[in-house]
Amino acid sequence: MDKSDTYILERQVGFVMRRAVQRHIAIFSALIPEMTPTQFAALAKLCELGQASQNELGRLTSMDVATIKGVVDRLRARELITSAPLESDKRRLMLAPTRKGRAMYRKYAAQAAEVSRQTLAPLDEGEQRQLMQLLERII
Amino acid sequence: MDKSDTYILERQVGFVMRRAVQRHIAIFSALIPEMTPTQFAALAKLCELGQASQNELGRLTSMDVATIKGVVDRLRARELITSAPLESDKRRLMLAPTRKGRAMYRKYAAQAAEVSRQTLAPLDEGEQRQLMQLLERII
DNA sequence: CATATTTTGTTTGTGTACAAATAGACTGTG
DNA sequence: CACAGTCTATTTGTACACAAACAAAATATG
Repeated sequence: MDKSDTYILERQVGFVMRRAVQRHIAIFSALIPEMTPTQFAALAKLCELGQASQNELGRLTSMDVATIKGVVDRLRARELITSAPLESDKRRLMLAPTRKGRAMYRKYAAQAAEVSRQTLAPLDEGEQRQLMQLLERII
Repeated sequence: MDKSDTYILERQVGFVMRRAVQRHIAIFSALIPEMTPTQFAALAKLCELGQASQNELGRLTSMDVATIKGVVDRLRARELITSAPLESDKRRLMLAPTRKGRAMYRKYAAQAAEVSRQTLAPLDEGEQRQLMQLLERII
C-alpha cells in the first residue's frame, strides 16, 4: 500500500476551507452578534445598490432563490429592509434598505472589515493578498 | 468619502471563501452524488481509525456534537457504520464502519481525491501548495 | 397575435452548523 | 464515601444551502 494513494482528509482543500470558514464565522459572530455573515452580506449589497430585486440580490451575494428568500424574510422581519412588487414587472420583488437598515450597515461596516482583518491576522500583508488572489481563482 | 473605507463585499475573505466552498461542494456532488462531503469525511476518518466514539469522530472532523449526531444517524441509517454503547464507559457511543461502509469508502476515495484536484485545477502545482499552506494557517 | 420559453418567486424536503438546555455517566477531591 | 465538576450524548430551535416542483408574469418567436 503506497502512502501516496491514501486519502488524507486533513489535506483536502474542501476540509481545510470548511474549517477556515468555521473560524471566520466564529470571529464574525463574536464581533457582530447582531446578525449573521449572510444577512450582513445581503444588507451591505442592498445598501450599496440602493435597491434591487430579490433575485438580483441573490445573484450578487451568491445565494440561491430559496436561501435569499429566507435571508430577506428575516431582514424584513427585523425592519432592516422593505419589499414591494414592482409595478412594471409584477414578478419582481423590489427590496430597499430602511433607514434602520442603513444605520445598521453604517454601524457595522467597520466591524465587518475588522472581521476580515482578524481572519487573515496570522498572515502578513503579502500573504493575505496572495491568499485572496488564489481563492478568487478557484471560485 | 474615501474609497478606502468603503466596505466591498467581494473583497472580504469570508465572502470569497464561501463562494469557493460552494464551488467545491458542487464539484463534489457531481463526482460523488451518493453522499455529501461531510458524510464522506466522517466515513473516511472512521475507516482510517477503525473505530471511534461519536464525540471523538466529531472532534477529528470538526463537527460539533449536534452536527456529528445527525451525520452519524444518516450514515447508520444507510448501514455504512454501526454504533454501540461502550461497556467500560456507558456515556460513549462507539462507532465502526460496516463492511458496506468500508467498501463505499474504498470505492470513492479516488473520486474524492479527484474532487480536490478539480477544485484546485485553475492553479498550477506551486500555487496549489501555497493556497493549502495559507489556508492551514488561518484555521 | 398566439403560444413556447424564460424569468421570478414560493414551497417542500434534506442536510449541514451552532447555541443552549438537559440527562446520565464518570472523575477528582475533600 | 459524597458530591462537585467534567464529559458524552441528546434535544430543541434557528439559520444557511441546495434540489426539485410549482405558479404567475414577461418575453420571444413564428
